[in-house]
Order: sequence, then structure tokens, then C-alpha cells
Amino acid sequence: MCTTEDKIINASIVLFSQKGYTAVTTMEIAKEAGVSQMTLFRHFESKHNLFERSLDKFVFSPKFKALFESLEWDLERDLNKICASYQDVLYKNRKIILMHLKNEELNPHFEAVLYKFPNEFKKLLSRYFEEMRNRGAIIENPETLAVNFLTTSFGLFFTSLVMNKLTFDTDIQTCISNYIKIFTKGISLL
Amino acid sequence: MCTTEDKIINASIVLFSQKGYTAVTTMEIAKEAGVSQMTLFRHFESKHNLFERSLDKFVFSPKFKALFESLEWDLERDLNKICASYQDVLYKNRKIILMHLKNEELNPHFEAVLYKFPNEFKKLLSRYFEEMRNRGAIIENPETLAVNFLTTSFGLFFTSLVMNKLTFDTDIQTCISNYIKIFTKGISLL
DNA sequence: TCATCATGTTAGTTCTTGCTAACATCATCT
DNA sequence: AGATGATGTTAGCAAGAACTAACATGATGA
Repeated sequence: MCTTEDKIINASIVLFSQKGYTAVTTMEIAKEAGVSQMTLFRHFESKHNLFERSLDKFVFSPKFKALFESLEWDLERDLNKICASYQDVLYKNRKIILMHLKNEELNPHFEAVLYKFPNEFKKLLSRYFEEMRNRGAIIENPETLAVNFLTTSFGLFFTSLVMNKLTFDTDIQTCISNYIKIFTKGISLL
Repeated sequence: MCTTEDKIINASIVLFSQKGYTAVTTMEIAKEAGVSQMTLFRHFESKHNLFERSLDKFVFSPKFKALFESLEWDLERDLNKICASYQDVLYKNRKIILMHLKNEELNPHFEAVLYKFPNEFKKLLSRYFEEMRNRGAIIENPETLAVNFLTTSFGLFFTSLVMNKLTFDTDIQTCISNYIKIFTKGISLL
């Protein structure tokens, strides 16, 4: 948190993701950012412009390359790494994701950006499973496995993010490692 | 679609779930319902009242009893049934769920209603897994398994609901049955 | 010291929207 | 036919929110 613009953008992300675009006023954002409303309008000409610039600014990309290189062709260990990396991106982008969910109709062009990651992860994972199949470690269809794995990861993430009132006492980390254990066993040849 | 009130409530659910409470105007709802704005206010005194009555009206409960009685202690078959039932409730309540997601701050009391189902499902599933463990079919912790299973089911549901722009060509039904196959194998004693 | 620049303050304009009042229309029931 | 009740129409009020203009303040740097 540094420049005035950053303060405003941070505040807007927090509020937009909490309440949605229309429900938030520029006055609220200014107050949250600790500046005057006038300053907000001087930096971003309009509320909508602020919204768009907030979206543009805060998108974190996964470190695909590092992830790729760290794989060791041990199913459970690799899946743990991949999942951790995916959870990491999702978590870092959680506010943006919520913001997007609550304001879908306002930024159709933004979907492409947001959905780039799952799609890239899917490609990566498919290739990984395919190679594992070639090595004789598994038999199932690589693409199906990839979609399954990513969807589950997303389910775990989203559940822990939004449904915090559920009386699920198991925490997400435990859930994830359990899931991977089961998944690994479920797809391995014995 | 029958009485005037129903028409209005239906329209409000559609719009609230699409755009969120604040972004929808009473005029829009009236138009969508095919009535005049005045009629809307005559039936529901305020926009917020309409919102609350919409929430109250459209909550579908799962048929727990029928589900319970249909179980046959065959892991894969039972899980398919349980998952199908869960997906069914989720799907029937999809608009309400979206509506809730986009308007969290407006109806805190409603969370309890929405989260009743996952919690009941979890109890049911935990008991089921416990019994299966007693029968020697599995060894893992029943509660953990239940949470895993439900979270995944929710992930599959939500992905297919919201992320329809993902280039995941595998459809949800295939995903679900694949997942259950893997899950069953993953937790079974061999 | 003085000019510059970012910010705050205040007042105000305009548009939207929730909501009401008053009257008109029209179908139904007695 | 006439009363009743549900709905439509039109006009309008009150509040809020986006956004602007004009001026004040206060820090920074030449």
C-alpha cells in the first residue's frame, strides 16, 4: 500500500468483492481508502473506470515454469505440488474472483483472463496424466482425470472461501491431502 | 406460473440471481413479470420485502427419507445415488444459491437455511461411511471422507454452473461418474 | 520565498430509483 | 345494472449517488 491510486484500487477491490459493483458507492471507497471522494474522481474519471482498472491490476499468474520443472513423476507428490500451486493462484486471486462473480454482467471481456489459468492447468495436467499413462502408471483418460482433479480442487477452494458457515470441521489442507491420497490410490494400477 | 405474486417472485429470483439485489430495479422486475410497477408495490410493500419473500418461497429440500431407504451398501452404487440426490437439490436451488452468493450481506439469516442441506448430507454420509467401516469395507475416517465427497460434488456442480466458459469438454455427468469410480476404488480395501 | 502540485472541502447539478397518490379501466359476482 | 376488486397509468416526491466547479490548504522543491 503506497501511492494514492493503489490505496483507492485496494479499497475498491475489497468493497466490490464484498458487495458487488452497484451496491458500493464512490464515497464508501474513498472513505475506505482514506482519501476524499474528489481525489478518487481526479485519479479515475468514473466509477466504472476505477472498476476496470482494478480488474486489470490485480491478476496473479501461476508460476507454471517452476511448477513444471519440479515434477518428479511420483503421482501423489506431483499432484500435491500441482494442487498447491493451483490453490495458491486461486487464493491470491480470491478477491478478484469474488468481484467477478458478483459483477459478471459488467465485464464480459474479463472472463477470458480469469479462465486462462484453469485452462492452462488443464492442459498441463492432461499432458502429465498422458505421460503417466505412457509410463504405465495409470489407465484412465488423461483429460477426464485432469478435469476431475481441477474441479475438485476448485470445489475445495470455493467451499473454504464462501461457505465458511458450514459445520465442516475438517480444514481445507487436511481435505486436500486426503483427497489426493484417495485420488492417487483410485487411479493407480496395483 | 400462475398468480400475480408468483409471476413477480419468479421474475425477481431470475433477476436477483443474475445481477444482484442493488443492480436490479423494481421497474425491471415488474417488466420481466409482465405487470406494472404499481402492482409490484401493492403486493410486496418494498423491494427488500420482495427479496425476502422470494428467498423464503423457493427452497427445495432433498428427499432424505427416500434416499436413505434406497441405499444398498454397495459403495459405488450408493455414492452415485447420494451424489445424484445432492446434485438434484443443488440444481433445483441454483438460482437461490446464486442469488445468495451475490447478496450475502443482505440476508445473513438466510445462510442457515441454505447450509442446512450440506450439513445434513454430511451427517448422513458420515453415518454411512461409519457403517461401511464397521462392515470392513473401508478404513478411512468417515467424517473426512464425507466432507471430501460433498465438497467435490459441490465443486462439480458449481463449476458447471458458473464457469461455463471453461474449455472443459467433459460434461458434468461423465465427471461425476468418473469421480465416483475413482473415489470408490481409492477408499476400498483390496 | 515563491511557485507548483496533490489533496481536502463545500456546494451544487443531474439522474436514477424506491415509493405514493389519484384516477382510469375492466372483469367478475350478485 | 351496479358494486367490488385487481390492475394499469400518469405524475410526482424524496433520497441518494455520480460527478463537477471553485476555492482552500499544505507540503515540496527551486
